[in-house]
Amino acid sequence: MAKGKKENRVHIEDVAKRAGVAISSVSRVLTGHKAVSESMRNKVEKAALDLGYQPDHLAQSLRRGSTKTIGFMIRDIMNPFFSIIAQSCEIELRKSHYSMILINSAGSESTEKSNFGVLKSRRVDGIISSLVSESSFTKNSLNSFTAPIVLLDREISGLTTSSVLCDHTSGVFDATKYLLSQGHKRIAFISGPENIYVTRNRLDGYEKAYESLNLKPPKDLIRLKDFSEKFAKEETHKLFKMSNPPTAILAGGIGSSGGVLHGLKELKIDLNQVKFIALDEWPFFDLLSPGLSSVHRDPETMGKYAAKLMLELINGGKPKSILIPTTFKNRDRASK
Amino acid sequence: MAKGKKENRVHIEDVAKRAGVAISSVSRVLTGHKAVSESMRNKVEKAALDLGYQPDHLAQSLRRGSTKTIGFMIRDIMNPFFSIIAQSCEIELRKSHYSMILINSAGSESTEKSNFGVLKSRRVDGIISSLVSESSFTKNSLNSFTAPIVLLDREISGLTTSSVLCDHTSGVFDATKYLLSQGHKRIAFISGPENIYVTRNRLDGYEKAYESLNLKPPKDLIRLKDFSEKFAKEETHKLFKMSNPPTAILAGGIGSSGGVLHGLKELKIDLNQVKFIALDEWPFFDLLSPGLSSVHRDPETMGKYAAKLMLELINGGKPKSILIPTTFKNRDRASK
DNA sequence: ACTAGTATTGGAAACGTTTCCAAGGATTTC
DNA sequence: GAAATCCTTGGAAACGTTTCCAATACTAGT
Repeated sequence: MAKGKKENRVHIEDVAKRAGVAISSVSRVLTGHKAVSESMRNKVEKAALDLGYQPDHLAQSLRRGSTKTIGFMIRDIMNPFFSIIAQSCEIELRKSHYSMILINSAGSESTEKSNFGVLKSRRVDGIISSLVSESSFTKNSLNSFTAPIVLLDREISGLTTSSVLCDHTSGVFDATKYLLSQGHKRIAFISGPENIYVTRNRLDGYEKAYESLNLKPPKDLIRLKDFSEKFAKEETHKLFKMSNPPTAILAGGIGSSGGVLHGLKELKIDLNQVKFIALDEWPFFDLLSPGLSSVHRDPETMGKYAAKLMLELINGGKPKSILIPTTFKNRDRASK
Repeated sequence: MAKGKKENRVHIEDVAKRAGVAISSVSRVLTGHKAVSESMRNKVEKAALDLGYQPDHLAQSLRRGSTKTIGFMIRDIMNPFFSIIAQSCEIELRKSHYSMILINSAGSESTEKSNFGVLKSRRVDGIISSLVSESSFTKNSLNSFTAPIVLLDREISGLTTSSVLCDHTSGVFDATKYLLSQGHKRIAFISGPENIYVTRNRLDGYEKAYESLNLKPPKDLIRLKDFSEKFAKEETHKLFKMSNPPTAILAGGIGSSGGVLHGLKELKIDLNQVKFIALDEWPFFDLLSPGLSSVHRDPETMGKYAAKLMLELINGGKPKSILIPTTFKNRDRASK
């Protein structure tokens, strides 16, 4: 109507008429119902093909009670970590004829809550989300939701959802241990909020590495708040105003890493002077000089598994968590 | 059912019963129909609030013939250029209560075509897309589509869609001119397929810069095929096998830029020896040394406008194109 | 006070499918 | 050869809304 084109949608009734059969028979053929004769199948399939019939997904959803749609709610799709997950997840879901509604929570718990409302009203068959927090507020939003939920690097106690978790501990442990072996004792640790799985898990690796050498982790160098570049940059500045500044830094997330790198640049501190290891991989890290080491979690695999866990839940499977390894990519030696 | 939770969806009928009125009256109140009395409005609103009623979007869509959903189809959401567009677009659309279905075309025309089918069957109210190509094949897919379409940096002749276009010409012109002014004559140009607006438009700026100085652009240094990192890397290798290799390179798109940078690294060519300017901005370009200059197009603004153009079309507006400026970010001097 | 007109309301059709149910025809079994 | 069974088919209800239409209640005009 807005456009001049004529609305030439073909309905199941048109197919039925052309094939000279009842509507219900067309539906049976097209949905692959068993009880249809060969001749009926042929007639209907031909008619449907001739007319280029495509069932109306809306009506199907309403009738079937399933939309074949998954809500994908994350903090920030601009973050390549999330966009890679989104991509592989979408590809995997599409194989099973599911579509994905993308919705940003922008790191706000209230936006997240209202998004839950939107997705509920749209009757998505499930939600895949990296929640803003694991607070009770969020827990309530989740509880009011009847469809299955798969969490990305989050874990809500007392709630039976599936989760795709990364084994940050081992990767961060290796990275920290490496730094300690290089003689660094004062290693700063900058990451997001303490009340989410990913941060706790990373911190765990960091502390365990110290403890494995009977050392105490330097509490004054641990800075946890959010994943913003701003926070990480400010903390970097603060760290180097200390009388006893760090000689190495670990920072989690792309935002944090950027903050540290920009902070160091502003302070005119070279990456040869202060050792920096990012707790997430970024496509061009290898191009920096010296090449940046990082702890790599595998977002592509995460997305794929998120989709798989979701489909399992939808098909009546039990919630479960899977753990994906992280690897410490040491680019010190790789500089051949 | 899969989950133990009871399905406690509240329907319009429940609200009607609680308020002691007819279903149609509830609907009128909730959709803001004018012909309702004050007392009716109060009764219904109270009942709806008490029960926490949220209309079923599916049934609404079916009846209204509008899903309030926009299909967002792009080649590669992992590309930050697209993910930034997606983000700002989604935020803008949500303000008007539209949701966005994300769907990857993976740079394949046939996938794109099948995606059109998916979106059509899902009855999206419109599609925002950066098409794989502007070929007649694609044109046919588009023509079979009745809902409005907004193109991102694409322009299909003879088809009246809205477009958000970037003025690459001026940015690339400035960049090329700058290189020429620095004494570079042999400037290579690597970009995606020739049959899309963005490439033609960039090439235009490149050639115009040469011509403005009465020089002929070096045709042997122009390499157009796709935006993959692979292609750009291979071409970089080939370029430096030439007897008369380039002294500077322009490459369009994130993939291409990565390909060139990695290619140069493999060739052990320093960014001080060969001048490289990227035709897209990437978050950490400023951290490389020397800092990378780039032509910046503004994806955030693009996404916002894409959403606006879409809403205009949906509301019966005429298709139109808007042109967004690009800027040459020279990081040579900025290295204070 | 009676009629014409208007504001408000309830009932039912419609959106486009799937699926239940019953009926009819074909096949089998005794 | 008739009864019982199975397979196939068509008709209609259902999914949860919006909106058309007709009916009622109310207002105002003479």
